[in-house]
Amino acid sequence: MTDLAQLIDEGVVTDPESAKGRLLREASQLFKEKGFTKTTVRDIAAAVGILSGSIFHHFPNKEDILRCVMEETIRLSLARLKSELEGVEAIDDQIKTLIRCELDAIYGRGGQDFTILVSEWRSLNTENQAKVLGFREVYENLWHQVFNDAQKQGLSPLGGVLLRGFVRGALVDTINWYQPDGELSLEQLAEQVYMAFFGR
Amino acid sequence: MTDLAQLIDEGVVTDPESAKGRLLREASQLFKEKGFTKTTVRDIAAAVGILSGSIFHHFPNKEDILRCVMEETIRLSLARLKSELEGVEAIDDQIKTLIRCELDAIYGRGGQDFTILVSEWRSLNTENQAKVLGFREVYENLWHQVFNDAQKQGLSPLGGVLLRGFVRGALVDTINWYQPDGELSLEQLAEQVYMAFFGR
DNA sequence: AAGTAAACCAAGCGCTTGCTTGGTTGTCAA
DNA sequence: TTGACAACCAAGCAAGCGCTTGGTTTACTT
Repeated sequence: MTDLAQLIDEGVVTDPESAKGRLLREASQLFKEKGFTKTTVRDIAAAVGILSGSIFHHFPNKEDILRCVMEETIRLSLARLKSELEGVEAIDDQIKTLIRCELDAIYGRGGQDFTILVSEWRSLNTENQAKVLGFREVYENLWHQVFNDAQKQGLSPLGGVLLRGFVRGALVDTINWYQPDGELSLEQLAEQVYMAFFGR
Repeated sequence: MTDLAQLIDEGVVTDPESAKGRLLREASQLFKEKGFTKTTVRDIAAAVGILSGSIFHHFPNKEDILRCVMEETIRLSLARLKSELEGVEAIDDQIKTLIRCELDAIYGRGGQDFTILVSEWRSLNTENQAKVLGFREVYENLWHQVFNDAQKQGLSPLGGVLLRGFVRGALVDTINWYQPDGELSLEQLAEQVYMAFFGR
């Protein structure tokens, strides 16, 4: 397991006890619940316990909060994924790890909110999209490599990029119908996703 | 093929040449491009060529426009799907038809905009969500039936509901990365989706 | 005790938003 | 010709938005 304190020291994530860190955490939560445009700076400020104007002491504008949330999500997800993937040799185990980690990220098990990356992508202007995309590509390339290996070993007829596209969609969209407190646990959901794409 | 004029007569869709129909078409387009909250009533009015206030002669409020767009999308998609499915007996052909039709709906080949149903779902209040959900369930049940058959015939280890959830996600999310004008045609994309879930 | 800088408040500006209101135009039936 | 009705305009209101400004509090250093 990766230590949170270590990640803070490495600059991967902002200290959640600092003012900026608290703002990012609450903003992330609100963006997930209500969406970016429907979340006001007054909402975010109220969640932290300050007045709306005080936000702009920490961020130049509202959109930059979203950009930071996204970048931290990617950095954290990537760090978690790498550490979980360490020592895993078998291709099917690698795939299952990828799926499990992303579901964890989607359902906020480690302070991330992967969903926002997809659902609020268009809320960023092109400049900020380019910035975030830089971080994201590293994360996506990890998937592509594993899935390309999977194809070579006959686990799937599809290439890595295309297969990753379908799996990402399947995973991200679960927030629109999957009930985390229902009969099916997250671990079982992960297993079913694996079965859907690689099962037989 | 289903005739558009016939669908209008049956009340499936609003006449696109009527004032209300034009409004729905333009609104749908804008919702897809910019999202519901970022689209203003002034945007919609300008696209049709009237003033913003005049919209409220046709609709009680902005949200009701979205509700109508969604309901028409479902009714039209369902009508198209049923007619395309007619006479198709083999289970794999049925699946391929489902996938192809939904991709057509997503990429607006028949005046639909299936994406909006998912991406703007939270823009509706609970009352309107319930209204739309009634229409949607008929459409979804069609998928569930076919996929349950697929499971029985050993085409997939998953049940209909779960499998439909993953396929819907994979299809809908393609708008975030697939380029309709690129190397891969829509038909080829449909084929790849089938291969990803049922291939071997 | 004095100084410094970060964190925050109090107030509000300028703008956009969805929507309202009262009146005008075009169309068509009687 | 008249009446009726749908479709639209012209103008603007009330509320909410992101963000700015100038001043105050708090924590910490020297």
